[in-house]
Amino acid sequence: MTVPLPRDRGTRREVDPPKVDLATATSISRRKEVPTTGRLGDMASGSLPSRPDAGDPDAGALTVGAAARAAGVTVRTLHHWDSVGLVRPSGRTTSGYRLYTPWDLARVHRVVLYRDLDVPLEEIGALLDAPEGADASLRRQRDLVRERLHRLERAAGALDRLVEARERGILLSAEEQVALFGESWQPSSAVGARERWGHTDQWAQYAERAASRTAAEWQAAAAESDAVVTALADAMGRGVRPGSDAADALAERHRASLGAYFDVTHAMHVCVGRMYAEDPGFAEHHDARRPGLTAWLRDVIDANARAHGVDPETATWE
Amino acid sequence: MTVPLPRDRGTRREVDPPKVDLATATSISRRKEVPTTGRLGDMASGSLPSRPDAGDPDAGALTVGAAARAAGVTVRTLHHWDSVGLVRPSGRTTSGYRLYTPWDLARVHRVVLYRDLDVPLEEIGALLDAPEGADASLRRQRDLVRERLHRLERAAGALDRLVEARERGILLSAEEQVALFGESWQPSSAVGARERWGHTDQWAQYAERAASRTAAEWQAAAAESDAVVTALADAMGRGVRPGSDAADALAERHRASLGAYFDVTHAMHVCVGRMYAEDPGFAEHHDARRPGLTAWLRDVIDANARAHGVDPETATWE
DNA sequence: CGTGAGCCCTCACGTCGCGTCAGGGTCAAG
DNA sequence: CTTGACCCTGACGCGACGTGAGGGCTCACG
Repeated sequence: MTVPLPRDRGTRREVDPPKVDLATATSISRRKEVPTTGRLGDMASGSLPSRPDAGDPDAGALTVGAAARAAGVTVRTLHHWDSVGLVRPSGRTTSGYRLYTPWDLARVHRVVLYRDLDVPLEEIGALLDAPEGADASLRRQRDLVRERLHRLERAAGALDRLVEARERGILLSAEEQVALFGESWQPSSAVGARERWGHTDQWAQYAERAASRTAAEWQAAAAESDAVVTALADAMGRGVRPGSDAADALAERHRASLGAYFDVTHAMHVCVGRMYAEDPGFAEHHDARRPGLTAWLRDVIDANARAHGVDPETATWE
Repeated sequence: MTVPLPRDRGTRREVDPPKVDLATATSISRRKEVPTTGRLGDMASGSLPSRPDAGDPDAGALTVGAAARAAGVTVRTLHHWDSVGLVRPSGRTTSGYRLYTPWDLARVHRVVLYRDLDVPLEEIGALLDAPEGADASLRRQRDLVRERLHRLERAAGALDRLVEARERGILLSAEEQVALFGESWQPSSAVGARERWGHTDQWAQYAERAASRTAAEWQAAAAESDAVVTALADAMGRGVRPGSDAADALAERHRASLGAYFDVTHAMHVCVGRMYAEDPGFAEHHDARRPGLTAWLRDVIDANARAHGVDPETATWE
């Protein structure tokens, strides 16, 4: 016989409600789909031992299956929540069946609510059992969800554009792009930029553009990048001064060439200039064309930014 | 020495890209927070064996740590993705260090995108590698994203409301409510309703209201529910006919009392009436007050709905 | 009254996407 | 030549269940 004692199921099989604190994160998890289709006699009233309905506290209680369907979760989930002490049905039949009262079910629903917001079970327990102090946790969760929402919105936008790009039929695989393209080129700057400032938006743009450009377009963009550097080196050699019209024009051309990878504001341009100047790798790349080019370029960019109303001293990426 | 062969690391340690299809779900998962703070010499150019920069195909490649920071994931994650074949760095140093090229990194970014949308890794692989049919899967993914966005939005809304409710400070735990309140009451109707029609929105409303009502309010609501049934039984006893003004008034009062748990339209009200009539549990509950009350109430509700322009024969929950 | 369908129970092991050591190599700087 | 910040490969752990296996309870039907 397997009938567990109706009293004293207190022998814990798994964890107790311990303390928790912080965490951070993202995402939307996949759970088993719960069929919502009705079942037969759910004992919603009168089938198990007790009288059909009355002052009996267990009247109207549901078995796991019924409760699970009612709450849109699986039976296994309720078992799990019972075993970890998150939602313990307040009754059992003589034969050991779990009985969920409306109150239990209300709790189940609250748990589902928070679980869908991806609060860890442990924290949900704390949340439901300790009315005070829950606010902070809730607010944290809300902020998390908000941030998450924004990221998703951008992702959705990116996807839309990707789909569109595909629908227009222009697309080569990354491999094809690579093949046509060699690899000592721009993305490493982008990588450096990301490393230093971590700009998700720009990276998303970059990834999109990388995915939706044809090889020819890539080559054109790369050629332009190269041409710009050549032109810059030339200008520097001709003694063009930062702040002059010629220099500003070149700065704008440089900015536009970066625009092939992501949209670059003047402030961002300034940051890029600084990064070039500070990173030995980039510096070497430019200075190979003409010693001192890196520093000169930085000054050209700064002056151009100023001409566009951006103070290079206070410029930030965002 | 641990140097793995640069060629033929093809000996799979884990899964291959198999076929997959659909799924459903919810939620927002928590992942380890990835510190975004800069590190020292990231070999963004020139540090490992190779020349600083040149026609070398591995120039500008990143080590795991650098790539991880660039993509906002952990090193372990990249290891994992490598081991399951999702993102394999296209190079290794002679000492076995993984080298991520910009192209690898672009792939990592795309993977992150999908992972954030909670696509299982397996599916992501299929998605990114699919030579054709990619359009279809892309579109599917986009739809998926849209759906999840909506869920998230609703989740965020629910959270806002919960936070607000808690901030207003009126709150008792479910247990306190039970203590003040007994358990043979309304939620079981709500349970029945959910069982039969599965109305998530209404349940969310119910959960929220349950979470944001004080004990006094609960008692008032319950008392009103009870009073309504009494009044109904009375009216039936006095021979009030469905469709009469008195009956309609009572129907509206009944509808309003349900409104304490969630908003009930006339169409929904009709459905509730039918459910009462069809479910032995509910029927018994009402008929205990006065035999035949259930059927009479159903008729009263139907008539009232008709009076409000809703055809009870075609009424559906939504 | 037996039988079978459809519930329910408790182990107990499997899965996914990593986190977290442990034990050991590598590399540039001091 | 050490130090410290990296890197490597196992290998085990975890959360939140999924998925049986092996068996008990109840009801409806024959």
